[in-house]
Amino acid sequence: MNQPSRPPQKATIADVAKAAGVSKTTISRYLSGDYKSISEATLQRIKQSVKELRYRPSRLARGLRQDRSYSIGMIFADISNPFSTSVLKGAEDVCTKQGYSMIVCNTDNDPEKEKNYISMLHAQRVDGLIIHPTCQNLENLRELSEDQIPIVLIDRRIPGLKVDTVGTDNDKAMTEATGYFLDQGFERIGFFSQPIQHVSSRIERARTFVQILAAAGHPSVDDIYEYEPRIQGQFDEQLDRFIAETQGQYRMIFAVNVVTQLKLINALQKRGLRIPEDVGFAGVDDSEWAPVVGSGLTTIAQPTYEIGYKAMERILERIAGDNGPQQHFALSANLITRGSTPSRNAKIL
Amino acid sequence: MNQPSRPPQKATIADVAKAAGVSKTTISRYLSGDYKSISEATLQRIKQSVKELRYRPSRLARGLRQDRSYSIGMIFADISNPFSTSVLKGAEDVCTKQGYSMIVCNTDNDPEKEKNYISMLHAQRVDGLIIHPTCQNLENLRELSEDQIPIVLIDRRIPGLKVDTVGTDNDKAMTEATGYFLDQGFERIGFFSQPIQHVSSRIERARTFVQILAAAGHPSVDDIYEYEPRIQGQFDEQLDRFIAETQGQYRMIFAVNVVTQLKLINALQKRGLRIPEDVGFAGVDDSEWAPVVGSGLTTIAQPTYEIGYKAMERILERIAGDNGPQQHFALSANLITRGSTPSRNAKIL
DNA sequence: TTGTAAGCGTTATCAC
DNA sequence: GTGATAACGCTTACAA
Repeated sequence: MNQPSRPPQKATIADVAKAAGVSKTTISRYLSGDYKSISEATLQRIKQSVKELRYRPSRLARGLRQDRSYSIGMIFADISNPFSTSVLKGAEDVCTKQGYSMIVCNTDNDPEKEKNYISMLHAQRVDGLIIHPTCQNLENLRELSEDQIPIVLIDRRIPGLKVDTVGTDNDKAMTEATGYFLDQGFERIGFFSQPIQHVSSRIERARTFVQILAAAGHPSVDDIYEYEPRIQGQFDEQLDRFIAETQGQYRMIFAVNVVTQLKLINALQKRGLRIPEDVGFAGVDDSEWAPVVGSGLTTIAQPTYEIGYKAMERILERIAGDNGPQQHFALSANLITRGSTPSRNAKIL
Repeated sequence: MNQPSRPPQKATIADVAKAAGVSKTTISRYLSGDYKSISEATLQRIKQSVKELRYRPSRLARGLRQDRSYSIGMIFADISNPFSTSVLKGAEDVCTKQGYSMIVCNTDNDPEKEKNYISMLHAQRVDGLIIHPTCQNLENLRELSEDQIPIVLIDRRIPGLKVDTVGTDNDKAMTEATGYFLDQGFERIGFFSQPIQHVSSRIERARTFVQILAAAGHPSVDDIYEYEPRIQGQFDEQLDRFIAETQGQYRMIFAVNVVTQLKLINALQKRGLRIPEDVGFAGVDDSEWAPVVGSGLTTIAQPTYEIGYKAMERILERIAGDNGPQQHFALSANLITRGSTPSRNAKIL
């Protein structure tokens, strides 16, 4: 058999029409799946020609004509964070099934980069936008949403911005977790976090943590440690303070997210403090390595995949014309208890 | 001040032209940065109008006209793998600077999904493609490259496919690492990997490992353990075999990648085997948690960010018209020694 | 069941 | 310096 000679140029709808002996309209009907208005014979010829010419309709042209790009922009504050990857995966599974593609951006928590990406995705005419926001571009986001581009925020909400949001049910998760820590008999619990203000998920976690402790009359209501990663030494200073203050007490440290977890574990190790012998440990975000650090880390497993899945579903609903009021979807997390938060009684026995 | 009234529809180049009192051509010149053929006065009016109308040129229209989309497709075999994320970041940093955007896909190592994505990105008229391939779609990739779409493969090469590739210099990395293991005095080294055949990076790692051992007359030339994750129990069986066979010897386990690392560490822990007291450990891919597992894991840190960076640079060179012969770029890895591979002498002393 | 023709928002060519 | 006009590859009334 001889090789079918390769078409010199990318085939267009006109080429296929010509090859099949029909008009472009008919090909277009075929492409849109409108088979019932095409005769069987024609259909066969079209299929044949499409295959022979290796025809792939241009999404660009279609997008231009229909004023939609069949793509969704995704902007992450930190793509290295496994949280982001998992969300991405969930989003993709929905996206692909519906014939959309994802344009992925990473802002490194830089509002300036975020602004540029928003602008670029706007130019790209994305049909929707899923954002893990830096929370410092209210105006740009507001403009977009006024331009009728559906937006879903994940993890973090922005007050005053009328868009759908999807995240973890932090109140519920922290209520459960904090209760568990109390049950385990911890006398002091240090809550470590990057700057809390403006980041709704951190606010929720810290607030519920304090509420539960306050209700129990627990002394750690003031053990909130905020560090700004860019301020040299601040983190170490705070950790040292907590360690010194709680000397001799049955204590643990809680990390607001996975980045803080790693910072803490490294710092504890450097100080020669063992988990859980010298200090208990827990934090938000489960990971593949949480089970293998020491005797395992107790974590709050956020429903990351589900967050991505739901966010994309919501975007597509909006694109499909849903004009209902904006909603917040709070998905349930899972408390996974491991060796890093042993019961005080067990220790005593 | 009263709000500037929001344009009822997205502004087009025609709207801007009208507002500025010039032709579309002039606006287009402005957009392409051809300032020197525009008078200063006109330029000012254009800038003004663009701002007022919040005009964003449609990349779709531009793409259609120029037959390029200014986007690069990225297909990952496993986006959850930190390797992918880091590559993504490197690629993005280049991409963004040049005004391109990335369409990100994840195949979960499924050749069928890969095929669909290739087809979709083709339809999207991506200007180039960076692929971490499943290595089972030779034909589709060949078609693409024949269609003159630049492709760069990362990590894995596919024999017979004439495209650029970027990856780790596995020979050099494994030469160094294996030599180090020998220096540390390990009597047996188990090399654990998913199926090696067809995956060039695994082939290179295993081959060099064996070569170095053979040259040293070391008994572990046969300690290559291949497991197929989908075969229930195979992995555990192989691990048990190695453990039993090497009882009493100074031994270690080497993981071909980060997935295998986690599998092994979990399995060792479950068996109550300590690292490094009962068995030494090392593996390809450094991670944020490698320093905190036990007394730290010895790893080979692949230049992941650089791989992404280089791959994207290469794609853009190709797009810019480079027609040179296809090349392979082997970037240097870094051996990071930690507590999991102690010297035998140190132990004896 | 099929076709004609207009138009989506740009850029490229050519002319002034 | 500036502009008219014709594409680019598709979809969509509207006809037939």
